[in-house]
Amino acid sequence: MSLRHAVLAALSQGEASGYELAKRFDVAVADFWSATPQQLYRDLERLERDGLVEARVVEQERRPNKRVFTLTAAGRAALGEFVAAPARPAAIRDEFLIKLQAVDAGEPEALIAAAEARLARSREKLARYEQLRKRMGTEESLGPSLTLEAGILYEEQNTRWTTLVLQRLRERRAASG
Amino acid sequence: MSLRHAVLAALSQGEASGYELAKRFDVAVADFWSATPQQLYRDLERLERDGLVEARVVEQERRPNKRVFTLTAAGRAALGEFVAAPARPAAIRDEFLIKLQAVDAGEPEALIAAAEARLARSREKLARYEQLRKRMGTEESLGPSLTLEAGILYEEQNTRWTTLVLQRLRERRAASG
DNA sequence: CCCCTATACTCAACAAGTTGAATAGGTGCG
DNA sequence: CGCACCTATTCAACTTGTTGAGTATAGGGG
Repeated sequence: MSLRHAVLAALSQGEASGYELAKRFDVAVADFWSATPQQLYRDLERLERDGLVEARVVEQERRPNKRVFTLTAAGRAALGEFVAAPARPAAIRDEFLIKLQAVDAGEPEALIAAAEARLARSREKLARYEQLRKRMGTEESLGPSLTLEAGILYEEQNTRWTTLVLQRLRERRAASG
Repeated sequence: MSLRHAVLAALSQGEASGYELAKRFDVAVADFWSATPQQLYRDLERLERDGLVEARVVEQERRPNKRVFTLTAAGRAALGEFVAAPARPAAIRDEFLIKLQAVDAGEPEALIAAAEARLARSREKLARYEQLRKRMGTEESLGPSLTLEAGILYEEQNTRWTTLVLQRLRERRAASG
């Protein structure tokens, strides 16, 4: 929907190449907006065409050259407009919840495994986030520290909930097995 | 991505027409999967074509007739397969977080309003969820009660976080105003 | 009586997101 | 010395999701 704006916001934190953005969107930002590299490259092209970002080729010695993108004045203005406009409500797409909704129609075995995987993933994410928080320090910019906090709180809540789910699923298995 | 499966899961809780599903997807399920009516009608057609759901026309007296959909045996089987397959990680699309990420590039005024709106919306959702929980009773099926719980915990965490954000934004405004 | 809202759906066009493959040099490991 | 993985990007085809309009009947309010 507005990956374009997510890209602008990311670039407002400093210049980056498509590849670097792809990694950021895979790790730090992944929690509130996700994107594949292809999508990023495509949108960067469009943003460049529309004059919202500028590219500059950086020659590198031991690896392929890269194109580093920066916000233009127009880009900064567009970002400002976007920030001022009303936000559309958050959308969550969580397959696990669909599976869980249908648990009565099947056996809980597979879901127990899925819940365990989810728990493990949440904990990994939390660990990464905590490291990021340490690296950021206390004097960091407001936006990134608050969005990071959102990620941390979300995953903490998620681990608690998933633990509850596991418990219920195991009870169910014990009762019906 | 797999709205089809979300529809199958919804129908596993009982038959429904496209219109009824559209309302469910707007309210109860909205928290972990969203869909517009158009998408539902389109996917229901596809599911019917593939033999996973069956339609039956219900004649109504004081309103248009409706087509009520039920899972077929094949549909139940497909749902079972889906539940057993590994779930892809949850994806969140939250515009507010993008805006917040870019707060340093603009003035916090608009974001304060957005945060207040978000808080209000969260509280409305919570109120609706709590009512749903009461209506469900304790003997309800496992899946729906756990997904509802997920929605409640998510919104509770969200209100706490948004309150923190508001506080920080107001400090920022006071400092720079 | 007209307008608004609700039920119940359909059609068409478009925007956004996903998947898979291809290219091409460099680094590290055994 | 070959194989796998990392950087860095592009192309093409596809599936999903969004937006807006249009159809038809019924009930309620001023």
